[in-house]
Amino acid sequence: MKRPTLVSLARELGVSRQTVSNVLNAPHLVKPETRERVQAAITASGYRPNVAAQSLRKRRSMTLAMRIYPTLDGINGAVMDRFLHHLVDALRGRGYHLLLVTADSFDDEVEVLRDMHERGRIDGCILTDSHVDDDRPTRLADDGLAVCAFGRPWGRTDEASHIWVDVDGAAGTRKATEHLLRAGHRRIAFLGWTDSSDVGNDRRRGWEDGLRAAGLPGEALELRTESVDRFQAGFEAAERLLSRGADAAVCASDSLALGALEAFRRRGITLFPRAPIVGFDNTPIASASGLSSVDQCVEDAAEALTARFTAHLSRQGPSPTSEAGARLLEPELVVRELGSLFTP
Amino acid sequence: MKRPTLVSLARELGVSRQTVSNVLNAPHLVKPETRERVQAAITASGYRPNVAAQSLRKRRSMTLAMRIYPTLDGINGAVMDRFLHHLVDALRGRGYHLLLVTADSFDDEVEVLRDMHERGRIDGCILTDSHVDDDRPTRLADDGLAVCAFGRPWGRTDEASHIWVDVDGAAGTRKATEHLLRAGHRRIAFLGWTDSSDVGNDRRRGWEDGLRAAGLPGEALELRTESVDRFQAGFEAAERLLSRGADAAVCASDSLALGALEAFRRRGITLFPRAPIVGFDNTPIASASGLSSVDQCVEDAAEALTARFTAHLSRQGPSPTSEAGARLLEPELVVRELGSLFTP
DNA sequence: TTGTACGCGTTATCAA
DNA sequence: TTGATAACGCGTACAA
Repeated sequence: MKRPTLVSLARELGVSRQTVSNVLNAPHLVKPETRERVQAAITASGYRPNVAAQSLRKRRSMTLAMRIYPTLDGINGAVMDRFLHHLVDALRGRGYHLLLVTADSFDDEVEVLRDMHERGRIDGCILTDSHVDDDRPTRLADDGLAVCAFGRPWGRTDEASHIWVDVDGAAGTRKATEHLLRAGHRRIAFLGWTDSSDVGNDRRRGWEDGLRAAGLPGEALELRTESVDRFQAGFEAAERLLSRGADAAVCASDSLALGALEAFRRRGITLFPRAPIVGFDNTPIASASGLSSVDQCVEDAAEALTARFTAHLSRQGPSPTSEAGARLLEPELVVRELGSLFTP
Repeated sequence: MKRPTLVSLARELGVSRQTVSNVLNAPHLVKPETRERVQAAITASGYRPNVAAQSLRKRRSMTLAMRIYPTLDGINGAVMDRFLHHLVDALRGRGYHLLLVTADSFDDEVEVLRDMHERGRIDGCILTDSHVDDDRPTRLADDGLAVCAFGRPWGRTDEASHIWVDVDGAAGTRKATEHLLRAGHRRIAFLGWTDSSDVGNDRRRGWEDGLRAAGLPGEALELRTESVDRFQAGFEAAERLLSRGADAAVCASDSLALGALEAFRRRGITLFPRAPIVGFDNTPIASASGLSSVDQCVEDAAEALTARFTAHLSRQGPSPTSEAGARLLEPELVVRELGSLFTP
């Protein structure tokens, strides 16, 4: 019992292979009678079309590639993990598969993707880690590779040339700020990153907007720090802010937030039932600690990106960038109560 | 300037396409003179063989698949992240590619992998999360799919039918135990998991062996707890153990270890410069906190598994399981000093 | 509605 | 050493 092919099946059934092919790809062309007979034989034999042959003929591999980065801090890793999982899920539902790629620079990434594309192994790619003057999309598009990105094209005022989906970080920190304002806080600090990254600036802006909208004086915007993205740094930053009168904190990450939590606790500030601190990314560590955090809803992002990209891929030829429309997803604030470790 | 193919190149050069093919796949068959001429044209034109055509003809896709699990705790995720990255790296060096797959059960996983194999999309797969009575390897092998696993075949006394690589958890906890013994501790507790998993038992065994080898009385083996794998649980478990006289702890995970750290600190135990606590997996959180931990060396595991598996794949037909030999890698103990947060 | 014929790009087998 | 010929499995215009 070898695996059947289109021809072997057709032979056994006494029909042409074209008929079998039609039953699969254009059932309406086949007489119901023969169609059912062929269909039965197909399912009974467990026949599956060979993808290499399909790919060779249709000139598409139904495969996309995405680069994974070495886990630096374990935080970003957790978010990417979730994104990856749901991305693969969403793609599978539409007949696409995801190939993993590693690279040690953006140039290398372009090179690897281009190579795979020119060999016909992939139809498109998903970029992450968008940055100012990111030339990957144009370079790859020049090669004819379909491109999409998880992350907006920073620093571009014109409409982007590729499909992208991103999470509105500013909206997230603004929600966090408003949450703390509602809880009665007025001295809400912001713990940000040293490197003035676009993502970092975006998150800070949401905090600023929230304070301004609440009619707080301009000096409230001074209550902020910049540091590296580490627990220890968050602790130290929070100590400084506390001595400057802060009574709550919005943070650019969960690492910083956990450090701040420790500083608040040592200061003897009431943390029960809810700490006046909000993190970002809703890491497993946050949920384990009972820390409130902004959730990026990467599931929705993966789904949205997949929907747009596969739609674009299927109507291959014409209107390549017609619906290169963007989409900014609103993150959610997850409010938690601290575990018994922090009860007074 | 369209992308060249084997025929178009051959036409331009005035040779047969077979000659061009030979230059790439069997250079020794071609006269040096023509070989160089063809080679030059190949590189100049940027020609790349089409993988669909290659796959169709050679009946191999040079692609492997691996399932990713939804990140439950963020801990396991961090380890898998590292493994995945190095796996892709190692595979690429040998001409293989990795396809990602999701599934919601082991049966589903088998089904998905089988389907991709019968369509000719993959040549093999990498399994993780091995468990007792794991029938995935045999079921997949029955289908003709090449199988390897990161994780030993638990509960099988006979030689496994597939290639695998694993990390010797017991050796890791034993190293941790010996480290604490050298530091002068004699009441070394073990914080384990409730579910009597093979991995968990393995790690506990290393601690037991360490204590026995040190000649400690049998009652020393009583100083252990079982709980769920969470910070809070580790804290509570450690509190109980402390009241039973423990002065150090080996833990089955970093989550538990961090909880234990907090309990030790509240008890006023000296944690400077090094806490008498060792975690497992060497998570980013551990390195951020200055917690000593057992590192699984997943880089080595990925490399070793890839080496064995690709070797097996390349000599396809004969001796399918001839070198299904196993390999148990020894983890390393990473000793750290706590950050200034814990200085007295 | 069904069958015939060709092409997709490559590798393998021979014969020259 | 080289080149013609035949697969590999499938999709699709075209003819019947």
